[in-house]
Amino acid sequence: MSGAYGFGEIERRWQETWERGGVFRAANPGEPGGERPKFYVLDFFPYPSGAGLHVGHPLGYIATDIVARHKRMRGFNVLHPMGWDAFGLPAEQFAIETGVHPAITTQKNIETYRRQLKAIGFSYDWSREIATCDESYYRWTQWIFLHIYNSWYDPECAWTDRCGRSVVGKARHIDELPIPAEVRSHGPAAIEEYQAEHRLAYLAEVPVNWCPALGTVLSNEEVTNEGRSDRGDHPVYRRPMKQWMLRITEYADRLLADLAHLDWPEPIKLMQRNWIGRSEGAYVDFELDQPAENGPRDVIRVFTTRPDTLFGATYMVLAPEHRLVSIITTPERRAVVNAYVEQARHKSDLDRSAESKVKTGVFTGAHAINPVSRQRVPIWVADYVLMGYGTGSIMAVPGHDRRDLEFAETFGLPVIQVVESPAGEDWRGFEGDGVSCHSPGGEAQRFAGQCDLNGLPTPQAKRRIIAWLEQRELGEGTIQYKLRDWLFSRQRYWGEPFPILHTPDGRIVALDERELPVRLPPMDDFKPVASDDPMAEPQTPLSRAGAWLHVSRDGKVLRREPSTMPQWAGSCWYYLRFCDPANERALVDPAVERYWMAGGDGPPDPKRVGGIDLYLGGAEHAVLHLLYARFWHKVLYDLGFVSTPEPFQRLFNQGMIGAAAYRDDRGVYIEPSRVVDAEGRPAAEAADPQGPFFCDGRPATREIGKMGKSLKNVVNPDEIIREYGADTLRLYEMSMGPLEASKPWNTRDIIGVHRFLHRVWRLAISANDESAPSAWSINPKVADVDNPKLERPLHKTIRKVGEDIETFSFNTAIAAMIEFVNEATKAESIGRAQLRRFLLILSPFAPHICEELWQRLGGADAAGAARSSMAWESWPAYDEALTRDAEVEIMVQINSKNRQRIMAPADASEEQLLRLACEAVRSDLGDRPVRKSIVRPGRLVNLVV
RNA sequence: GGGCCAGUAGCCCAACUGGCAGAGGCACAGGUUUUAAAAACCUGGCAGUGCGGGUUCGAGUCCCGUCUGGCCCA
Repeated sequence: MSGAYGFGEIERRWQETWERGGVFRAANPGEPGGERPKFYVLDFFPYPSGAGLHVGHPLGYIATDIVARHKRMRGFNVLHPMGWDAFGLPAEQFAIETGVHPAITTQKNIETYRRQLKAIGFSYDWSREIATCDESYYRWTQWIFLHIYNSWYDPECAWTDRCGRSVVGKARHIDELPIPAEVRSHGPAAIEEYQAEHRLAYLAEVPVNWCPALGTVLSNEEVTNEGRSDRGDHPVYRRPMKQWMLRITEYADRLLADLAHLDWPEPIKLMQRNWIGRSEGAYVDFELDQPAENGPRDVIRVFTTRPDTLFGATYMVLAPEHRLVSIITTPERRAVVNAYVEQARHKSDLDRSAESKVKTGVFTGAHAINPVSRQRVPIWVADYVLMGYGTGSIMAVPGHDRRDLEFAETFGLPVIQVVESPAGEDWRGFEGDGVSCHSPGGEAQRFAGQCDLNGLPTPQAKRRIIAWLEQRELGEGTIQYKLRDWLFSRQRYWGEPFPILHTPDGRIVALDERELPVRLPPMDDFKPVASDDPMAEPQTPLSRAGAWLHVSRDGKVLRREPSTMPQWAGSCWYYLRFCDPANERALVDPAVERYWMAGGDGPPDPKRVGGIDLYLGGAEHAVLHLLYARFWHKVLYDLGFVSTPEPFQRLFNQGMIGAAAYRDDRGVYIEPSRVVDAEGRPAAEAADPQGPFFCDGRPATREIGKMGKSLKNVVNPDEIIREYGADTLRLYEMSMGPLEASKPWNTRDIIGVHRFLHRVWRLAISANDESAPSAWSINPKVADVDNPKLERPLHKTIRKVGEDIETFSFNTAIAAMIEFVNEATKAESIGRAQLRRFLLILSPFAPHICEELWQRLGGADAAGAARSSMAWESWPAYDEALTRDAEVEIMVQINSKNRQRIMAPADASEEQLLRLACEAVRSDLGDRPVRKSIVRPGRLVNLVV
């Protein structure tokens, strides 16, 4: 111990104390402390990359740590865990490039992350640490997959859930699937096939981005606009491949409906709604004009959200992958169509649907009949129609769809109006609701019994046409979702193996849960096999793990599923494992799950559907992770394994920390340390942030961007901690601005909060003799009796900080504490008890310095004694009366112009204030009569003359 | 192109249901201390809220338009 604020030594010592004493261990029900009300606060767990943490990563962790520490002091049993999203593509790519096994690099990266996080002083319960790549964890990921596989979705099942809500639709065990007699009569194989068609996990042929050179499928994000792989620039092909799929679409409606009950940022809810993309519309069948060659008369079924515009459908478009393309194309068009289809295969969905792109397409030579006008319409193939949405075919209404219009104009197809647009607006391309017209149009297209929409507003027109179509069996009303089933397999090594076996005759055998885990076999050669043949069957790394791959059972040799699960799998349920991380008998003990997620066995609160009280992370996972996790959670809920319908009650997105990045005159990013301003000062201290800047004498430009290797603008927290300490880092990140806002990192500004901590230190401690740094004493200003002058400011600060933590306004809480310390520094004395109360409210933000001063000022009050930490002390109370001043300043205005300030009692009545105000401005007022007066107690009096 | 969010001092940011534009920090200037510098401490100045309209006794805050930046969807 010394008299100076030696943050390095203090922080190390307290981090050891917390760890040794298990200070932040959360109590499960039945353990001491488990009788407290629970509070579950969770961070998006990180993917431990090789680069380590930069200062942008801990922003959210600092915020949740403040909330966790605050809630603990408010008497809650806080679950605040941390773990690692450790399976996944980057680790594997890195491993392939370096030749080091992903298990080793992942382990190393985790150690780096853990060390860096511990150095920031988070109050995580490290005894609950998990990594998704651990066998003891992924065993349960596989277990959940088995339960998904062994379930089907009963869309008609009506039931009352644990929140007392009526729900229609439920996942049920596959054994409860009713087998139609017709199927039963065909024997066990037919029954098995029927079940397979209903399982929530199933194998299906779907189009994927297949990169033969890399030997894997790629996600859309990994494919460039030119249709090549982001890594290596190899060609990528759209091809159908047999993949594991999860039937998330069955949950579309429930995933949509329950968003309403979640405390999430509206933009995130909106993004999920858009992703699910529910649209009401209709299927319409267009009959082919002439029978296809040696085939039956075929119909093309299209989906449309605007059946009311059916009369305006002047042509049809099939997606290039549509099965009818090869059947209906006339011989003379075949060569052109085949060439077009081949070319379209290389494009990504994103590329194909981009509106800015010039529309391309070819005529098939075939025609269909518009069912409502009986007009002959040409059938085209174009890649702006996607196979995965709707039916892969559309009726094109160029009059009222901009993309169709653009296409029609490019190829000279007819455009007719069937909806009246508002006055002054061009009807061509008008997509809004209006009134139907020309439906039907001229005499030539009229016939008996025809549907007439003319004069009907769009909603009614939709209803009438759907009824007409349904009556004649030409179509039906339907609800369509943009959401598609989840492609769940990857041709990769570093992921969870499936608990699935294949028999030689192509049957699927799921393992029994007692056979879990299916261990990922250690392999030296885990690279995907490169191939030049785009249509070659993929060779996944696991398909070469000979000893692992083949399993003998009942005298037969079965083959394990050779693909692995995607990275999302492990993160779909990790929050459940944190409740009970070491359980070997269940993924989570039911009583423990009920406590941490539902708050115990009491009556459910219908307003609360989610389990986790606060879930905090970046907005980049707004859709995928949060949607997948909600889906798994709902399956587990239906099957009775969890007790809340939703996993995350409150979600908060922290903003991004950017940093200045510099480019030289060639546009290449350069190290910020090499950049100087016009006067030769380092860029970080530049007088004018607009520049100009120079690097080695040549001009450089500055921009603010997301921290990362590519912009060369990474700031390492280790360096900040070494120079200023963890408490300063925490305080700086929280003082930068609102948590949800994006803001730039400015190392230069850190000194401000660092000085504040020095002032706090000196408020409590005096260094007696500079030559003997270990000699110290309590600052003589610290008195046994409270300073009455500081009492009001202190109560105000306690109130403000408590409220600001609740509303996540950490920046203003810190400003209030700085204000108090500045005032206390100027005061002639401060009571020891006052200082200790202040340390209590500062401690969630800057825990190390507070622990140290707390101890030097006398140590534990009560609860903290047992834990040898102030983290368990109670949050100080404030007196409402003391947070208000007895006298307030009132502004007196004449005609809304400031004239005079007066002091008035805080509880003065409007009449009193008016009288005081009139007296104060009598000379300004003269003899002008007051026409109107506005009195706002505590604020102002405005006299209108 | 559509949707959402944000523009306040040289910079990062405050401003409760409309009510004195300023809480806090950085930078800057002056001072104290110091052999000097730095650090520390004290004091201080600095904008009328991107732009144009409107509502109101009163607009940073509400409404309309517009510009710029960010995110999402196309």
